[in-house]
Amino acid sequence: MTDKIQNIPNETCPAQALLKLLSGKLKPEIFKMAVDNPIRFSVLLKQIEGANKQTLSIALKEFEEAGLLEKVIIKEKPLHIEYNLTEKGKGLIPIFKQLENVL
Amino acid sequence: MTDKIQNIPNETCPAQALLKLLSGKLKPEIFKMAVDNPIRFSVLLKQIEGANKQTLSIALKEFEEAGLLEKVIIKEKPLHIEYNLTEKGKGLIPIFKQLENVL
DNA sequence: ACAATAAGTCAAAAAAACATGACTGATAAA
DNA sequence: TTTATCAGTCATGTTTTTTTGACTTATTGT
Repeated sequence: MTDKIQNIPNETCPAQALLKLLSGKLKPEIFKMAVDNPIRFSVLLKQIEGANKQTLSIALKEFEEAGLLEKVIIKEKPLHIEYNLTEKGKGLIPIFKQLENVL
Repeated sequence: MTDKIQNIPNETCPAQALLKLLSGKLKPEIFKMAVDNPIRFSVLLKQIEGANKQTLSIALKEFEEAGLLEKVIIKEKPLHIEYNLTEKGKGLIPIFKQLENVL
């Protein structure tokens, strides 16, 4: 089964689905940070100016549902949760890279 | 927990600027239609489901300000206004094309 | 034991985005 | 002349998103 980002009936094209997914106050910044490192809730909350836990929580959940991030429970010493880019998420990196050149 | 705390240069990177520009209820659809043909206010209003003149008007203005669309007054026969993709706007097409493959 | 941190949830309030309907001014058609 | 279309603006509502702050459960640090 080809995994699509979302199956919204009226949503014809994938580009639109992606735009919708990445629109929201914190979403682009979250994605950008996830490209560099695995991210953590508390770190995002501190580092992204204007972030608040509710919005953050929803954004992470939506990225997870879309299959761009995966939640990982790290069971070692300081037991915590990380969100990592999935392969699908990584697939978007070259597109954003290319975008920098065009604009 | 050795968290690399990097400074967030919360100046918008171009990708973020584009995402912001294209987020809004009608924007992706408007852009998509503009890729195919010059677009007109009244046509968009009829063709895009859920469009209303206020939102449409603001969207077109923002695209214009961003340099993706240009407003052209057609002085011939049935005197009207068109919005055309600029060169900058056209530069985005291959990126969206590429996106369809990745998702 | 006590306080602090992590990763949240929930309800309510505030802010931002969007929709509605009345109106404008210019052109064109009946 | 009256009517209609085009491309909007404006003031006002409604809806959606975002923010706030109190609360939770589990783990860690002192």
